Amino acid sequence: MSLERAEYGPRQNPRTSRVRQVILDAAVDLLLTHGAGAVTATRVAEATGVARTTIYRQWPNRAGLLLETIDRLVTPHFARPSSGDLRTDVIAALGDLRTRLTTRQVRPVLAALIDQATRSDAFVAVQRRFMEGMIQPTVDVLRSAQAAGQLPDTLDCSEAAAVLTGPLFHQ
Amino acid sequence: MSLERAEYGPRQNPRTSRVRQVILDAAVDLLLTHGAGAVTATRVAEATGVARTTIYRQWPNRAGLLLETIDRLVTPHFARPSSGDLRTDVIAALGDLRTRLTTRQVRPVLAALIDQATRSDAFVAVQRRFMEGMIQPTVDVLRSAQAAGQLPDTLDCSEAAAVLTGPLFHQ
DNA sequence: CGTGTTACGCTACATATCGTCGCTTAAGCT
DNA sequence: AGCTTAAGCGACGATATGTAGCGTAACACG
Repeated sequence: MSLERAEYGPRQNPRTSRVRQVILDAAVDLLLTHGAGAVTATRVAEATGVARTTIYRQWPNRAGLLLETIDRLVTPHFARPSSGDLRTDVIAALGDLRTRLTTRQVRPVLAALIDQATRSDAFVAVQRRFMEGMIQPTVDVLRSAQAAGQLPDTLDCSEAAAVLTGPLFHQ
Repeated sequence: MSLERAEYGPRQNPRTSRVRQVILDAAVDLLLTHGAGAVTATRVAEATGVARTTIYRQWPNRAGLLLETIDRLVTPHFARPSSGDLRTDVIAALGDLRTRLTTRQVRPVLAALIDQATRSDAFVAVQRRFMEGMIQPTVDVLRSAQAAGQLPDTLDCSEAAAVLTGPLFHQ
């Protein structure tokens, strides 16, 4: 079953965009404060004043809304300017990751992704993007060091980044 | 709110023990095959033939049942016999962990723990035991190597084990 | 600016789950 | 054999899901 109903054509009623925005904002809030189980049409409707049927008009079901809600939270990362020193950059990248992980924001998202991705391909894709967003800065640091000849060309930067970031996921 | 109602006194109606066992077996099955969301009084009752009210008589709510269900899955680990060689033992321990992570269907358990532990201390405790059970074999290997003088006494074995096992959790 | 379309709000409905209550009956203790 | 305890059963109120139809206001377009 497809979880998205929205056509991403350029044309969309401005009122619809507004309402969608309001709904997703509230859904994000509910997800972060009360977990994925709280992202429900009824609760979002209560929180926003939007009619419940409007939510079902935009998303086919609860999972669809949750998917797009999480999708909103998977933001592209912003790379730090490189200091030129490999060690410094790696430490900075891992520090950033630690900050992101310890921010309360990640837990509910991670829980929902691990749970849903077992049964929905759409969530698998989002989960992959989420994970990549987490370790990408570290990968980038390694890649540029590799390009500068500071690391052997044989090194698999993704693998290495996984080794470096892995321990942080223990919390 | 307490999630456990059972008194662990030695005395318990044998019928009650039987019924509890049947319920928990079905709950484990539902958790592993359909995720934490499927561990519900209604579904367990359907699967077992036990009356729904009986489940609520034994556990105060859905979360209580889920807690004990997961608790059952957090089994103590069995240490391998040491080969004497540090490198061999570490590789063996990590191999065991990899096997557990890929075969024991830890995904639903992990998802449920991450989700519930945000709001319930009881789940926090189970989560800690779960994680410890995962990395304990590796810690043990390092400890015994430390005792044998193969590793410096200054090494924090827990930290080191986290570093070693961390990457495996990326799947 | 006026007119036609679209999408929202509202009400209602059928279904499902949760958690609780009270009653009846059968298992198990002594 | 009698007494206690716990399971089975049916019902209830509250809440969530997903669907349908209708009136009306926002919007698009000539």
